[in-house]
Amino acid sequence: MSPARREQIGQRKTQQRDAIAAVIRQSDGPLTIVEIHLRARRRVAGRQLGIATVYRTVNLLLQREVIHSVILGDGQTRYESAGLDHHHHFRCRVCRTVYDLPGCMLDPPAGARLPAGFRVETHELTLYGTCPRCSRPPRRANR
Amino acid sequence: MSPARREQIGQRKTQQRDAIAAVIRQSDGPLTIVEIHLRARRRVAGRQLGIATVYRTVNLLLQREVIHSVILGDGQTRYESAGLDHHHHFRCRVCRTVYDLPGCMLDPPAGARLPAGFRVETHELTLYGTCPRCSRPPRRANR
DNA sequence: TTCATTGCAAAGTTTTTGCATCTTT
DNA sequence: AAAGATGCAAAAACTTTGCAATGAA
Repeated sequence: MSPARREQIGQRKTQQRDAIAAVIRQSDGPLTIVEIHLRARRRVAGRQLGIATVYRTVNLLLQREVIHSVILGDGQTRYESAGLDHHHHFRCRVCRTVYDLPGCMLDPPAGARLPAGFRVETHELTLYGTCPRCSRPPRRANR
Repeated sequence: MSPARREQIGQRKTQQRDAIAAVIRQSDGPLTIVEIHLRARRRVAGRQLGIATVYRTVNLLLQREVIHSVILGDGQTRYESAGLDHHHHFRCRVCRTVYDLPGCMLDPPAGARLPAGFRVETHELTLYGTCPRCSRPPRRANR
């Protein structure tokens, strides 16, 4: 009888995992899988980094709540450190840049004014519009 | 010379399209493609409804802004009528059901308390937690 | 009768998984 | 040496697209 497969994941420290975790930790905005892959790839010396490992590691970090996923409604899941202060995001409709917005703008602190029985654990708020750079119409043609 | 393919979509009224549009219009929460397919299927009499038609029709309705997509990051895009009053969503962590939450809980009515220069046009808020049904622990084993 | 619409199947994407190999411990 | 981790390729899940057949107008 073959012993059941009882792999314990997340037990070992590897270059790939370190690179992926560091990339997310050091980013100044949430990153997509592809972005994480591209950046982490440059950090592993003398070996490769497959996209499958990125997916596996990101899912591991999610489970451990080292990172959170960020949904911006464009169909691309992004990931950011879980250790950041509570904040929300702003995505510019024009240049697509995502900005972190410090603080929380939820009035009833995520719970009140809800139909009875709903227990809120987390929330995600994203604002969409035009960022300072894209709002300001150029006054002159060349400048 | 063969004439260019110049198909004009959305020109004809069919049972399939009517069924799909009605299902979304009458729902009390955003629906996934599969949910739309299941429900619309029951409404077409004497013919079939392929999943491809659901995708095509949903994309047509999206283009015309008859419906909007709702992305909650669980890998399932959902769709809802564009005509609804402003509202937000709650997704139950346990049963995955998505509920509509009427009204808005944003304190600074979506604009104030932002760094200067950011012009907010829309926003999206999603609450995650446990719904009434899943919060209430069963008092007895059989009931 | 014309040509948009449909279903099916094939092709594209994105994410997950099986497995042999490699590497950490 | 043992068992977790990786890369690759295959599989799974989700969408889109080509095409012949169907059906709305």
